[in-house]
Order: sequence, then structure tokens, then C-alpha cells
Amino acid sequence: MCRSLVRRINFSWNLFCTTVTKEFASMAWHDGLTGRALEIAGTANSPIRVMAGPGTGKSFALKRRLTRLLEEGVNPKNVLVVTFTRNAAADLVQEIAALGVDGCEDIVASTLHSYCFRLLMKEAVFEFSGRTPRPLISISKAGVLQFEAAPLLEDMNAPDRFGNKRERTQRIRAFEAQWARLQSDDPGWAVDPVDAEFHEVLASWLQFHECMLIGELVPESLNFVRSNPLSAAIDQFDHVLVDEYQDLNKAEQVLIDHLAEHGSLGIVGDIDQSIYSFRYAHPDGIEEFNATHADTDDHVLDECRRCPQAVVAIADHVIRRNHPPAAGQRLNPMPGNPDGDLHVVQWNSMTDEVGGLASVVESLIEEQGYEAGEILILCPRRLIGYAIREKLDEAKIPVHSFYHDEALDEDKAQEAFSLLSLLANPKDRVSLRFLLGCNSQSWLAKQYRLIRDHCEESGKHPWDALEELVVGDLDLGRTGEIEARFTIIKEAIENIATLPVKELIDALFPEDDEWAEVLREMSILSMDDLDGSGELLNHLRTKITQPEMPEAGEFVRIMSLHKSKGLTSKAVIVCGCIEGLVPFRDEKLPPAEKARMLKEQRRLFYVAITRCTQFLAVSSFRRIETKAAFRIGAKTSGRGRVVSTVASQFLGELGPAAPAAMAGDDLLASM
DNA sequence: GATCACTTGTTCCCG
DNA sequence: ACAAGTGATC
Repeated sequence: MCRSLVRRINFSWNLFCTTVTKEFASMAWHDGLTGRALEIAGTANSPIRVMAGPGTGKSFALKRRLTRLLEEGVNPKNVLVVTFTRNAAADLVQEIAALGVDGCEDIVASTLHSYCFRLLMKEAVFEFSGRTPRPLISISKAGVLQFEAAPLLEDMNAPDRFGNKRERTQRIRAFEAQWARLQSDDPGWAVDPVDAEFHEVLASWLQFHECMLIGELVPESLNFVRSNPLSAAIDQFDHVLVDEYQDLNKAEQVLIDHLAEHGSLGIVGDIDQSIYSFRYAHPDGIEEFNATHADTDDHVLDECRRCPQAVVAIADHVIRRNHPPAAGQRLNPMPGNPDGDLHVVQWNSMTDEVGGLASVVESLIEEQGYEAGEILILCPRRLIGYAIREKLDEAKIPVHSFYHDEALDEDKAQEAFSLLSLLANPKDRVSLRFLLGCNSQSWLAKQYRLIRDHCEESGKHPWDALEELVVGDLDLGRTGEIEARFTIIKEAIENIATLPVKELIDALFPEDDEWAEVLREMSILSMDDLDGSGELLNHLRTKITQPEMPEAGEFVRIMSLHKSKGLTSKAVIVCGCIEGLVPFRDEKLPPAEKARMLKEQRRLFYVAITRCTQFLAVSSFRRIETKAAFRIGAKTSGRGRVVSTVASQFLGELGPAAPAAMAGDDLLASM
């Protein structure tokens, strides 16, 4: 008790200091810095590698390192900070700026994705590659690519060669994987002839439509940087700092090496928090970093300042299963931290869990003095997240969910978005192709083929060829349906062409249509900063294609376990801890892959439980309807309309520091 | 090429 | 639950 009081005083003292220094002069980078953080911030060695567990103060050390560089007179324009989400970088810089450090607004702080986008936009790069960094936006449904990739799949329909749409989707994924993993760099890499042919057809479609797969952004940049190391288009960085290194894929890691070639390189990461294998992350990269980079200066941060002692104990106990028994502690408690308020709770059904957790939240707010903004709910399935959000809405508790958006789920939303895209850039071939075909099951692939062949031969733009067809200056065979469709699209564009942004939003994403809700909300939130259709489009595209760290506010946050990485919250509730959800299991995988996946799921659980500073509840439920179980992928036992779930194996791995599991009603009664 | 009724097959997590 | 694929018919 006494100790935690002391800590609280220290904490306020720190706050006091930073405000004071801000008023008078910029702070010195090493103020109040000791031990390992001081070394990390102060060393001039390069490269440096920092292995930092959750809550061990790595962003603190990073910030101080940046502050030092600026104080020492480094040109901020020559400093690159790479983070995983697009606002993490901005936050970092903003926090340093708030400390009164000059020049930080000039630091290049962004995701690698947006760095590559800017690089590929440069004329010199276009002339080299002939590729336009216009990302092809797609979503996946039932294993098939939708939206802008749908006409691509259709146009690549070559019976008996590339398989059906699912197989073609898989092939595209395989290519993205190959690029992300730089498999073509492997000496033994052999290309299957069908793959080679597929690649050729894919590349020609992308080339003709002046676009890129999102997965090509980094490999294309790398390709340029490798071939043109002296190009003026490449920024010459004196210092490169990379956060969440374990989540980068190989292409990204190699690109970083190139960008840091003439300067210092610092990487920060944690193998235990590597949770992005589905993005082809290459976590071995951080473990082997010292082998691939001579004279690596190593640092370890393993004292968890964020979490209460009991939480550190269970987190460490869980994650040690991923390592050999002799490996020792992965995460150590911070002496003096409070013990924490830790609960393992089970409910009778999914409905009970949803309602029960909403009551837990209510009780935290009304009985225990928590603010809504201090509560974070992590759900392994969005379905559960939405249900809890609804309950909290009913209880009039402010709440916000942060699922990767279903903005473009509906056909009408896709059509409206494409219309905007074509309005902003009438030369946008992808949007034109999409709009021409989206009302037809066949995507009018045959008629479009005639037009495309003609354009490839003559160098015409498909829009111009269509214009000629409509007025009768051109005859390519049967093109009646596609001409009719083109006329409709043209009229639709003309109708919205002169609208100011506010009215454009109303016209494209009408207020009362459910399908338009997400796009409308995204647009309206930043409406006043947007000038013209181009800016509106760019804004929406960025929101849709780039991950964002969920911002805190005066509301309960609900999100996936993945999204929670990097966040801190006073109270954390992890729900749905049953087999099939956490850990997610894919029974079709070969045993070695299954084992690898289980380890990653364990890391995901580890990330989730290490977000809290005080309260942690790990929750599960016992019974579920067979249909619902199938839908969310829960493992079950028994027969009938309602079956039993199996508690997550991770609940059995919490170790001696975990409290006994209790029934939901008992937890509510005790609060 | 469009439309229909039908069968068949895979997903279901996560950025 | 949802989307692809099939085949008949217009």
C-alpha cells in the first residue's frame, strides 16, 4: 500500500518536471534517465538492437534518443522513424514537440507503407519502374477477393490454367507472400511454369490499369533502391529508428537496411509480441539481427513498469511456454508496483458473458471510480465485440469499437467509392473497370477484353475508346452492354461533378442508407479539412488501407486483441477465452504449422493481458448454440442445439499467481 | 450476355 | 453463411 502511494507521488513529480521544463527551456535528453534507458538513449553505437518486453519503457527510451539527436544538432529531416501504425509515429513526434524540443516536426515519421508510397510517387521512380503507386483496394469474402480485385479475378479467368476464383485468389496471395518474404532472393528458388504465366498475366493487368497490389508497395520500392542506390529520389538518412521490428516482413527489413546504409540504425522490438505472421512478418529477423548486422550493440528492457506484479507473473508464466525451460524469466515485475486486481471469470453462455461484462464495466465506473476511457475490452471475435458495444450503448455508457472497417462491405458502398475515385481522377482505370462490370455477374469480361486489346494496341485510354464506341466512331464487335453501362457512369459523374465537398458526401454516402454509414462517418469527421474530391478520396483511402492505433477518449474501447498492441489501459477485460477463439486453431494445417500458430496465439494472448495498469479480467463462457459455435469457430463438445465450449488452454497456463476462476455472478456480487 | 434455380465447396481470426 | 459454378432458357 505504502509503496504504491510513493510511486504515485513519483509519477506526479515527473509530470510536474516536464511541465516546468517546457515553460522555461527545452529539457535535456538525459533528465531523470537512468540505467538501460539512459544507455539506449545515449549511445552513439550503430546498429543498436533493443529487445523490449511489453510496458518496459521502450517508447520512453526512443523518445529520449530522438530528443538527444535533435539536441546534438542533427538535421531532423535526415531522421527517419518507422512505426507500425500511421498515428504512432505522429504521436511520438508530437510528444517530443510538447517537451519543447525544436525541429521535431521535420522528422520523417511514418509507416514504411506511406514512406514507400511517397517514394514511388516520385517521377524518377516511375520512370524506372513504370508502375503507378495506386493501391488496388480489395476485401476478402469466403476466400475470394472482392471490390477492385474482383474484375481482376474475372479478367484473369483462363479455364484449366489458373483455376477458379478461390484458386486465383490464392495465387495472388502466394505472389504477395513471395514478394514479402523475398523468396526470389533465395538461390534455390524455382518458379513453377504456371506461376510464371500467372504472374505475367497479373503484371500486365496491373500495368494496364496503372495500379499496384498493396503487397507490391514495399518490394517495388526495394527494387528501386537496390538498383538506384545513388538516386536523388532516395532520402539520405543519418539516423533510422524502427519500432515493432518483429512485425516487419523480410522485404521491409531489407529495405530498412538500405535506407540506413549511410547512417545509424536502431531497431526496437520483442519476439514475444510477434503476432503478424498472416502479413508474412519475419520475427527471426530480430533474433538473427546480430548475425546479419556486424557489431550490433544489444540492449534488453525486461522490467515491466506498466503492469501490476500479479499480471507480470501470469504473463511471464504463459509466455515461457514458448521458450525452452532453461531460458528463464521473460518479463520481470517492477519492484514497488501494486499487486493488481486480477480476475479469471466464467459465464454460462455467450449471451451471459456479453451482458455480464457490460455489468462489470458499469460496476467499474459506478462503484470503483473508473472513467469509461480507462476501460479496454478485447474480443477475439468482432461479433462478441459488437454485442458488448450494444449492451453498453443500452446502458448509456459511452463506447467505441475499433474493428478494421466494413466500410466497403456492401456493393453500393463499393460503387459509391469508385464513383468518387473516378470523379477525383477521370483517368483512374481501376475504378472505371470496376464500375463497368460491377452490375453484371460476368463483369462484362468479354466485352471489356475487346476494349482492352484495342487500347493496348492503340495506346488509347479505355475511357476514350468507350467514348468513340458510344458515338459510333469505333466498332470492336459486341460491346452494347458495356457502352450502355459507360453512359450511365458518365451521367452519374456529371451529376456530382460540381458539388462542393459537403454536398458531395451527401450525394455519395446518403444519410439514411445503412451501407453508407461508415464511409459517411469517415468523411464527415474530417470534412472541414478536405478541399475537393481528390482530398476526400485520399483521406478515405488512407483510412481504409493503413492501420491506425485506436485513440483513447472518454469512452470504453472495444477492439481485437491484435489492435491492442502498444496500448495501455487502467482496466482490461479479455473476453471469449475459449478454444478456437484464443487460441484460434486451423485443423487443416500440418502439425508443424499448427504448433507455430499456437505459439503465435499465445503471444497474442500475452500482448492482450499486458495492456493493463491495474484491473485485468480474463473471461470465458461455458455453453453456446451449435450454429453460433460454428460461425465463430469455437471448439465444442457434446451434441444438440446447445453444446459446451472448451476453456482456452492459456487459462491453464497462468501459473500460481492466477486467482481461482469464479462464476460471473460471483464476480459481480463481489464488485 | 442475363437470369433463374440449383448444387457444391469453403469460410469462419487478425492488419 | 455465402459465393462459385452449372445448365437451361430467353
